[in-house]
Amino acid sequence: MLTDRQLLILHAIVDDYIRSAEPVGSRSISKREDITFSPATIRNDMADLEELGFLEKPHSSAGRIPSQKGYRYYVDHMLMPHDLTDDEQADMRTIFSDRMQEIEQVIQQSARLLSNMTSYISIVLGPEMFEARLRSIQIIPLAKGSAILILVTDTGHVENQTIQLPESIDASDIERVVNILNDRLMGVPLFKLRQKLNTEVSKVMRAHVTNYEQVLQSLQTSLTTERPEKVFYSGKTNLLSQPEFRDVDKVRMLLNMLEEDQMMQQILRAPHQGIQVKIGQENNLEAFDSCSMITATYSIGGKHMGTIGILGPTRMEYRRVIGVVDSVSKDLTKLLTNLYQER
Amino acid sequence: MLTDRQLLILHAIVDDYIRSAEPVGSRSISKREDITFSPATIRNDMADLEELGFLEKPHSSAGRIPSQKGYRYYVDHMLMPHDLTDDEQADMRTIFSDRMQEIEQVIQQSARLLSNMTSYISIVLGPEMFEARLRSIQIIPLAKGSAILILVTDTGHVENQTIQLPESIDASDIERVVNILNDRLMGVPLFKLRQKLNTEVSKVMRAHVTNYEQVLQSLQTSLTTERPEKVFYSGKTNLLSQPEFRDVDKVRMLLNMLEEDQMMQQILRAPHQGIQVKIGQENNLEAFDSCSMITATYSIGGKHMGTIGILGPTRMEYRRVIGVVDSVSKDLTKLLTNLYQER
DNA sequence: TTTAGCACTCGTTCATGTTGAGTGCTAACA
DNA sequence: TGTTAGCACTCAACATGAACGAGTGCTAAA
Repeated sequence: MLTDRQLLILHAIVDDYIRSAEPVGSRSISKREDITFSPATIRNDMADLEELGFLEKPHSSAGRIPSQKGYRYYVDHMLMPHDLTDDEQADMRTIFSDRMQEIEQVIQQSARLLSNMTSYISIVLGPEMFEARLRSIQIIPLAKGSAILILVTDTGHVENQTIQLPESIDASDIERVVNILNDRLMGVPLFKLRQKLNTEVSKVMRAHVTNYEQVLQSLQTSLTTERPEKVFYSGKTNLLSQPEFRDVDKVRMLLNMLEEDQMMQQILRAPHQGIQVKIGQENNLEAFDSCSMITATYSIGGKHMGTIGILGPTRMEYRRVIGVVDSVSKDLTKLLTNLYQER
Repeated sequence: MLTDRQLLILHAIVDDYIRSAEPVGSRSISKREDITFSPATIRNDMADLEELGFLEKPHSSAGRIPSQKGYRYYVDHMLMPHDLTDDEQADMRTIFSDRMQEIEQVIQQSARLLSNMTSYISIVLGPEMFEARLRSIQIIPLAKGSAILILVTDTGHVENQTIQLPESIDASDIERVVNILNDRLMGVPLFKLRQKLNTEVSKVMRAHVTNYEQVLQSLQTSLTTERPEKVFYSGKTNLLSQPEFRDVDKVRMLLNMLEEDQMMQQILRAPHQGIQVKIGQENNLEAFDSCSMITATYSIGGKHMGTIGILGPTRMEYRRVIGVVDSVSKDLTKLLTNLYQER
């Protein structure tokens, strides 16, 4: 196992490197207030730490930098996540107290808050729609032959799309359709909509609505189109301020990866309790090799909704970021639960 | 005025520079098939063109590059915008034929299409809500004390936000409120909603709804919150492939500017007919000094809706881009008119 | 009016030398 | 036996300067 001195040195190196982004030498460590050993002693321990895989050398005459394993150890065993400052808490309250918002806005605001507080990229995976239940369905005629279909879920999510209707249909027909749909589909999980439509609704419609086939057809296409969850980002430009991303090609690779919505969803979807920290290659994505991701989940009344987090360089201020992600996810959960949970 | 030969040379230089991003020398010009003069002759004309302000030299022993005035002349007098290839037209039809979409999706798709076709950044200013008229208003109760307010405009735009309601209110009250609102506010331009609410609606509500003050209050805050138009971008990462943006700081400055929504709206709002080309400093924005912007407007049934365009380096393929922006804006107008105009 | 010739300019590239931060090893010390 | 001082060695970063070559402007000839 590591000696106390080795721990102290490892801690110091990670801290210093996170601050400066420069390889850390034995001399500069020895000058720290909390270190009382000579550079030579430190060098010996550094050599040991390197052998154990906690440190690496960019080249033979440079200082050391933490390896992935080093960061991991730092995060798992040395980290005292630190609370938000008063200013930060005030910021957060301001944003979360402005209540009149679309749910998507709330989520985007949270993302913006995260990126502002951390100066890294924030990532938010939108609420999972899969299990959400239908709360209300509306059809608003627009032009002849077209209308807007609006779905509202019990989680407060509103979705709309234009649909085609037979030109012959009239207002009272539409009203009847809407009534039938609300009557039969209220409370049905979105993923079961299609099935219910075919079984229950279809029969009733035949009895009450002229031209019901075309309407049904339209509804079917609309209701079964995939509702991909969205991934929101904020602060992408923050990346450009990080010294490890002076290289335009690296930036491009990373930003391109972020635009692969499917890939990102897959990575983010994995639900987990509390704070998850993925360092470097733990993400299993070449483009993220020199990045870490810190995520938490948010929920409504205990029901898992989505993921919120930070993407930054592996050389990240874990201490602060973990605190921030934790607070924001908890506050977001509280806010959403307040707004949308049935009591 | 410019001689024919000078025109030819200017044209050749701009073309070459747009292709290569390298200063163009007299020798390489003389090798072109359409040029029959010797390098020396060309040098003389280049010197003249420089004196007249159409060209500039990065330094004394480099070739020439077009100045802003040079690009302007090129765009105004030498450009034959060119039609889309069959492939491009096919792409466009595919995207625009998929009809079941939210209006915002249509617009975002258009943006994506533009950036894909041009490899520059596309910019779309969302539909102007100011004059849109209310088509329908719905209130969907969610939890005790909160509900979702949904507005639909005649342009097919759907907006939703959560509102607070007095806990005592019941379903039939809400139904009455919704009926009153639809009855009195249908067809009212959004910017007049507040006023109408105070005059007409308030009286009627008093007569029919218990607790109407609180409801009215909630509606007022909701209906009068500003509805800022959104600016959509697509292809921001394309920027990073352009040689003039190898410099991370330049990229950062530009991307930061794009996030200034207000500023961008102001720039984009200015309505205009046909295609507008703004070159370099004509944008009056330092961050855009080395960029050009090509914009067109889109409309629904002749009613101005928003702006769509491309942002790229001044060294831009004007010929192609102008054609693309023109086609996309026209097709978008056609599609939206089809979907949303009352006939 | 056009072009060939030539001296000149200036950024780019490459080889070379210098500097200094940092290491590893050895030997002395507590 | 653990700690430290001393010293030779390594290597990226930086500076210097020579060679190169793309391109120019000017002059004089065609």
